[in-house]
This record gives sequence, C-alpha cells and structure tokens, in this order.
Amino acid sequence: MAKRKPDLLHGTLDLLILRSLDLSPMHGWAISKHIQAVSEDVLEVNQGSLYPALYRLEGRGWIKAGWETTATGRRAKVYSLTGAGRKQLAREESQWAAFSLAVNRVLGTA
Amino acid sequence: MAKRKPDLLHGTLDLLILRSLDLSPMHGWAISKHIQAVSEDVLEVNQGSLYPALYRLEGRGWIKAGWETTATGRRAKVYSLTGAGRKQLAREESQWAAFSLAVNRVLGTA
DNA sequence: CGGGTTAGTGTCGATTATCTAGGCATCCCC
DNA sequence: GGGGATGCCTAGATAATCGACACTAACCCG
Repeated sequence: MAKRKPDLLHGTLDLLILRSLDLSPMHGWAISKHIQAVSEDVLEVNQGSLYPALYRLEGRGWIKAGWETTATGRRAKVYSLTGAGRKQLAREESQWAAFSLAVNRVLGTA
Repeated sequence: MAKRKPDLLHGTLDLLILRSLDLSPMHGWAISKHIQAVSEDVLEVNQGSLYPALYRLEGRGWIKAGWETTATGRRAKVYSLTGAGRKQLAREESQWAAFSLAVNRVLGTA
C-alpha cells in the first residue's frame, strides 16, 4: 500500500509559481499542470498547497488575479506577475542558486 | 533590527547530516561547524534544528551515538553512520539530485 | 438523458520541520 | 575568578505542506 510521496516541494513552491507566471499569466490549475509537465512529473503540486500559496503571493502583492474565460469556455482565475513579483522572483532565483550550490558543496558534487 | 534569516535548510538537513557523517564520525557541534564551513556560510545549522534532527535520525536507525572524549578532553556525543544510514544517504542524494534538476528545469536553467 | 471524466476553485485539519530563545556544564586562558 | 569558546539539550511558536474532501461546470459517449 502506501505510495508515500513525502514533501516534494519544500520551500520552493513560491519560486516555482512565480517563475511559471513569468512565462505567461495562467490560472491555478494550469500552473499546477505546467510545473508537473516541465519537471517531468518529479514535482507535483496538489491543490491543498497550491491555493494557499496563491493567496499568500497575492497577499504580498507579487501576483494579481482576475477572472477570465478560458479556451474551454469556463471561468477561471488568471494570475499574473506584478512588478514587485518580478523582483521577488529574481530574489528567489538567486537564493535558490546559492542554496543549491551550497548543498552541492556539502555533498561534494560541486 | 533583526537580520532575519529565514528557513535556510528546508528538508535537506537530514541529507546534510548524513553526508557529513559519511566523511567521518562527528559530534553535533562539529557537524554544525562542518556544514557551515563547507557551504561557505550559506548554510547555518542552529542547535534548535540540529539536535532534534539527530534524535530523529537516531530513532530511525540511520545513525548511532556514543559518548567519547574529544581532542580537547571533553565529553561529546559522537555520531556515526549505520549501514541503513548509508543506504538512506544514497536515497536522499538521488532524491536531491532529481529534485534540484526538476526545479532547474522549471526555472529554465537546466 | 444519464454517467463518467476533465477542468477548475476552494476549505479544513493534521503533520512536521524548522526557528527563536533560552538553560546548563566544562575547559582554557588571561 | 571571569570571559569566551566548546558542547549538549529543551520548550514553545510558527509556518508550510499534505491529504482528503466539497463544489461547480463543461464535455463526451452510449
């Protein structure tokens, strides 16, 4: 039993969302699919993580939302990056670079 | 004033500890110093994270502890990797590799 | 028309790791 | 004897993620 899928995105979810929205505005569902597809199914964003994260980011002014109609004719909340969000993305990208480099150094992989 | 140092090691602490102990057995304090030094101060392990993590790892049978006397003539709890710990280390290393690759793919860095 | 699948948004409770902020003891050196 | 480095440990709070669920609407197929 038990497919254990432990914590897959620890701390990087915000970064992944911001980066996805930097490519183009998307609604939540699409963000989730996008991340999963591009990461080749390594990363999975379940809704219980996604929507709280979107609220968090919106509350901080990094993304903004608007209701639109998708290609399939349905209402969807489309998020896009704000100026502050773009700055935040840059910040988180460099943090990630530093962090992963540091971990690799400890692992002896660098 | 507060220099805020938010979450630096999200989910990688166990990996970092296991890897450090794979080099040679160490006591807690030394592990912390080692990680900080090798990562060039990017990663900092404060004791409030370290000791709970050590108990966790010991409880899972990945490391084992013994009291010894250090070079400076003081009692210290020295941890070393077990066989299971070595396997776990390999597992976590490959998880980390997959994870960071996946994140980089999303970032477009890969 | 009824049922299943996909799209899409959202909530709630629990878990768990980490952080902050301490306490305590020993050794070394001035 | 006092300060600093060494070394171990705990308690409470915080926050992010997970797992499971509830809801609506469109689409496809028989």
